[in-house]
Amino acid sequence: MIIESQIKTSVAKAVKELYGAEITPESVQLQLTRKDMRGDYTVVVFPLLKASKKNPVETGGDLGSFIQNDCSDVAGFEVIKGFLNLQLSTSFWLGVLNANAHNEAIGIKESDENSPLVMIEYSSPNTNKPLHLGHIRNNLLGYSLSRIVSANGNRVVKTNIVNDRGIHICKSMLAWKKWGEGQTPESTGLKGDHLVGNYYVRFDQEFKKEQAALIESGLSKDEAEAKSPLMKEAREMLLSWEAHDPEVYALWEQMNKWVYSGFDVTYKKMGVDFDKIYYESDTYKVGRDMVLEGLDKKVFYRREDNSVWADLQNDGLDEKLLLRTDGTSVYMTQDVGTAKLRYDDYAIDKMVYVVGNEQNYHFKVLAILLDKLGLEWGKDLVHFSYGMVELPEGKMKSREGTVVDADDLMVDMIDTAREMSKGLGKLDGYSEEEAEKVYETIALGALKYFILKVDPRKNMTFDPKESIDFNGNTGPFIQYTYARIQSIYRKAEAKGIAIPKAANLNVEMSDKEVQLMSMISNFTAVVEEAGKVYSPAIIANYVYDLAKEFNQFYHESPIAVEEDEDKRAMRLLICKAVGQVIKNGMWMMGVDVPERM
RNA sequence: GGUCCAGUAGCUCAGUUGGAUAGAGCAAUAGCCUUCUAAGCUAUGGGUCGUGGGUUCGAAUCCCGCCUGGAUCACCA
Repeated sequence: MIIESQIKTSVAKAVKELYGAEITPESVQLQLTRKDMRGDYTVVVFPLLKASKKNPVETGGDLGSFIQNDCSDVAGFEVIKGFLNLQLSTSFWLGVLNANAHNEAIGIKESDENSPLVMIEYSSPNTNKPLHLGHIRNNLLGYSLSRIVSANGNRVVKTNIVNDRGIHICKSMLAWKKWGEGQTPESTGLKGDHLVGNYYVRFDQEFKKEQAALIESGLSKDEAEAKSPLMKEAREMLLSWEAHDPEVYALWEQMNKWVYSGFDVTYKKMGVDFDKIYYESDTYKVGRDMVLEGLDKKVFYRREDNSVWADLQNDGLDEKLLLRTDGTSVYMTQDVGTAKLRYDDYAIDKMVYVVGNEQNYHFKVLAILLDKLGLEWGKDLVHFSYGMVELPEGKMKSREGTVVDADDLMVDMIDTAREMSKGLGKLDGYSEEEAEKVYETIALGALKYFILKVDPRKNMTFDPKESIDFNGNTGPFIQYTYARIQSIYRKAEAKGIAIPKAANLNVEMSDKEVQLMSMISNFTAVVEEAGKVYSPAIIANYVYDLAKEFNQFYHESPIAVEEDEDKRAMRLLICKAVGQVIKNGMWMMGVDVPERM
């Protein structure tokens, strides 16, 4: 904001002229004035007392008078304790209003071919089971981040690494082969990912039975696991897969295909997408080659048993296995390979991994490995580490059936939205299809906002027994505010009133109106902050505050029905600006806004 | 045990680089629809900011100790 640097400069000038001390404008502590106080900007005077050698109130008074003379936009001031509250002139705020009201791209910076390229990896599912609430948080965060990063003027590539190979998928395959009786999504009517997930659960059940029997016969738990015929069969299947056994490979392709068609439906419903998808089955061998190359370059070393390791003790970490004794890849190997492919495919300036905080150590190691292997952005990779979603009873466990399924949850939300909406009866006149679209918008708005408003780094709890709210600090509240604004336009239009180009600079503004403009003018800074610290929650909380503020304004002021033409014009423009900021802010969370609800 | 993260109202969460009387929502209670959408607005109650020190004009925020919870340290992914 230009006005902020003007004030800071003016403060520095005042300190010099009044007290003869040198301070830099950047060191001036300037903040938005608290809502319950009069004023728009606040200068904290405590740090300036050393220069003034006066008490806080006197110093504030000196500075206030000086700034009021020095800055034409400052219309008045008030000193309370050690705080100098400056009031800007109404015409200043009206200028801000006129400059922003018709800006549809408010808060969004365009990118061009020279803008930094940021690649964002998110979702990254395993192909042995359907998506659950934990994945929802990942997907929503990843998608929202991509929008926020792009709104900050970067080029963005959304990417997904699908973990489509490994022992987990072999378990599902084996169980299907043994007990599936040829079931398909078509024959059962199940979504493919759910069908495959059922066999993953089935495997675990059978395995547990087997284990229990072995323990009964006197083996320890570890021995039982090692001796388990089922587990052995699964491991053999993995080896067959790596050897490209045609039968195993065909089954693998078949089951993955089912899973992908299931995922596609879930992703679509969730409203997320990708620009480039990588598959672990393509990348793990590249990773192996990279490691062997690193071995040649003495970056890594081989042990007597033939396994390959990285020694990271000089980096304050441990030694890390990269290739097993039998030469096969581990998880880390695969990530190195994926990074290499991405590096070849794109001129990446920054790589962001949206992955849960349980993998903090993994990414610390990955950054060092990539750096050692010479990938430029390696050591600067960003692990966007988010917290777990927990149930009131604790962690979700796929195999124990305590997960909240993504598809089920979205269906439940839509049902609730439909029920509530019908009860309120506000969509009369909409076709069945139009109304259904609104229910979905609201339901997903509720879900997405619920997830995104929480600081991503923190764990969050979700109680499936208590459905997600539609009142208060929620997505629908914000959507409702937007719909309300659209309704005002309809009302105005019906009265033959158009939204004006600009407001008259002489019109008076209420405190609430000024407050709204202050918030609007702060939007860009909020987007920048959210981009800097990678936090959709900052956008969410801001948009909520704005919507709340708007609703108060709405209640105390007539808008389309205001008689005074100048006031009406000014208020309609405020609506315009607020509506646009809500829309753009929600866009950054991947949330749509309805025209009516 | 080492490393990392978290602890704010009954519950779910905010709280900018240290700033004013720590804020919302939910839940509870009492009001507001002949006026632009009541998914809204207003009011009331609710706090030892885990705890003990320290730094200073000033600490929920920074530093140290402790308590509690979680994650991680695999030839799992």
